[in-house]
Amino acid sequence: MSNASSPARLRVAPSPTGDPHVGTAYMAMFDVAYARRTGGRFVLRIEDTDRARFQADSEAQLLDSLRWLGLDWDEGPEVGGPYGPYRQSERLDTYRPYVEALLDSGAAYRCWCSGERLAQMREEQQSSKSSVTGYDRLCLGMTQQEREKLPGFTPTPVVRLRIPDDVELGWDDLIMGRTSAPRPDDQVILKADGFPTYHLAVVVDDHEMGITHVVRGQEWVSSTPKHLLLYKLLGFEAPRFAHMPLLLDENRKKISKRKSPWAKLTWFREQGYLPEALLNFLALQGYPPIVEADGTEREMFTFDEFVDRFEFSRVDKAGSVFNLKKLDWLNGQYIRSLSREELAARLLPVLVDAGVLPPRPSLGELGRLKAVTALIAPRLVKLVDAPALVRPFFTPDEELPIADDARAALGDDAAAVLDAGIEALEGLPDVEGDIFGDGRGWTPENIEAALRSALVEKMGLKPKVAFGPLRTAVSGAKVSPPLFESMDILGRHSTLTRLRALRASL
RNA sequence: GGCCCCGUUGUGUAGCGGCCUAGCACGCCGCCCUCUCAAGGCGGUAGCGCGGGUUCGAAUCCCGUCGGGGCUACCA
Repeated sequence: MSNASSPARLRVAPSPTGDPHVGTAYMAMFDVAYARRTGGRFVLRIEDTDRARFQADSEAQLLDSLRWLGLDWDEGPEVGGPYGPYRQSERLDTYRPYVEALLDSGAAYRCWCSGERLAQMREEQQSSKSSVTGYDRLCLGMTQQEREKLPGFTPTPVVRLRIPDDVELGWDDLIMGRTSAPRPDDQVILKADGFPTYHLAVVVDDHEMGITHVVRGQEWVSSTPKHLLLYKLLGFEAPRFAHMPLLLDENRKKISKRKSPWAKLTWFREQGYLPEALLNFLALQGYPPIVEADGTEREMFTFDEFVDRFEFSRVDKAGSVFNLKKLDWLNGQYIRSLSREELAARLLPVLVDAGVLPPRPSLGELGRLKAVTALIAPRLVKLVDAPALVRPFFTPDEELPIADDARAALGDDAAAVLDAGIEALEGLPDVEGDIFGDGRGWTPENIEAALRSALVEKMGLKPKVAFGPLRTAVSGAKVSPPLFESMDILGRHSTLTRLRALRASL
């Protein structure tokens, strides 16, 4: 049991530069899993050192999304903790002494090269197919007076880390095993605006916050030697690293918010995916399903079950493509596993949003919603599928629109069918639930029996032909929840009114 | 270009030298059920990138090759 170690501290450290990324939730899941397995803590830290791309509402969206998923943090914004503040912009003073120390020891140096000069240098290195890339150390060992005589000078310097010749390039990764990365160039650690770069801030903060395990995407593999070097130079103990496989789009490229809508965490909620379905789906990316005692595999499981058997060593090193069809399937499974009441409760905000129900529905409306929910549950893939199916049940009879395609599909015998249907249903008393026990009340069974007798048996129609016009009259559409149950929910009066209305319009 | 990582059906995965005539799930196709659409049930389709080794025996180990990806910022 490699997991029976001391309490671990893990963090997820997103930057608030737009819509929260689904990868953040993916990382957070594994953070939480390991933290729980070891009885440790999960920390959320906001890495807002990039003031150029900073977006004010981004952080709120992120916090909201993580909470929606149930990935609550033990320490971080809004909840606090002993190592705060948890936003890097509020920790600027923390980094300065370390930069000074690095400068004093000669491990770092000031660089006055302008952005133009660096861009030009990069371009030349690239076009010449040179094997050497990165900063050319022009400023190394120079004073400002010496440097300003040379071209490409800017008066506001950055601080660069001097990479020693014997820099360590390898480490033992919890997921990738023994791994090595390219030799870094002299990385900027303090920007001209006084903000630290990610590389410096992440190392200082992870150390100060006591982070023991760093879980991040594989795109960070090549940066790891820089971080390892900083840990060494600063005299910190380095954490363990776990580089997660990348989430890929259909072209096998790292997903980007620009190209794939599902790269945005908020998209899933908007689309009507259940948080438990998303979590389950994400847990299947790069990670095997649960194996039962009898050896069969199970792909549906709770987050707790995921946590219970979690091990870094089982994470796949290869990136995985998003299979949205599978997410749809999972979502449907979760929707159907909910009780009628629970599903109705989840549907409510979506229906209010769509204008199907008022913000404060009456008891009667809620009762009807529960009844309708039972009918539509097997027909939902996502919560947003509900409004179209539910709307006819909350539309006044006289306002029910008949869809063009539904009207067009009515056959020549529609009038006769409707007449016979109306007559048959008029014979059923409006007795809820057959309370007199005479078997003739307004129940789905009795409605079906009456209709079948009149239309299928007496008129000799095929069921599909017989019930089509009635379905259109009642729902306004070609496709609807089961007809007899729908009529039952609508009630005798409403049903007959709708039947007569369509008949009259023919 | 350089460095690093990866490679089992369309997708997600199981498999750690014989139990593999490669399993499971989604998808897709067909059938059943059926008042429409779903849901559900049953069945089918499709894969170890390639080439060399090692071994009695390789999807599993080694080498090469090809293919894919990541990084190569005063972004994270």
